[in-house]
Amino acid sequence: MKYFLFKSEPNTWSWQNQLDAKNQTTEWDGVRNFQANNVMKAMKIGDRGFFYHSVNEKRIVGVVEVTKEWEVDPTDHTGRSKEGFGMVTLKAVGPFANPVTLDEVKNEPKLESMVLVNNSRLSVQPVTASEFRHVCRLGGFK
DNA sequence: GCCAACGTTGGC
DNA sequence: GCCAACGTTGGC
Repeated sequence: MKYFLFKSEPNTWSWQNQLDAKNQTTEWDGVRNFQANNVMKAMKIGDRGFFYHSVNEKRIVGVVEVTKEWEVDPTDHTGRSKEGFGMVTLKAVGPFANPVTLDEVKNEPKLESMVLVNNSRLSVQPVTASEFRHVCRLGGFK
């Protein structure tokens, strides 16, 4: 199983929106970045990821699971990508008891190589298994 | 709210 | 195919 991190601006699409969605499931569309698109292509059903609130909050608030693998995003009309940018489908798994802030991640030596620290602009990121376990422990997620 | 950094685009 | 310019994002 592989692990990821999904960034979202809470005033555009928040963790609460995810919980309120039908079956707590949504299509992660709107990605218009080649790197992020490639990260999503690597996802398999059952893979898990963090849900990260960017901008004001800058903290990891919960865990989601991939329930449908990469497919062409019907909302993409940019024509920039030959096959089209894509999306995956995500379902909420559960919230962090203690959301983990960006500062906590930066201050934790074990997490210093996280993409969140080194390539913070990427909106969909890979996370290693050890990073995933460690952040879950910090967040009080079982 | 400004500015630096990055990804992307378009001109040559 | 390089590189300058642009738009967007994130840090402070």
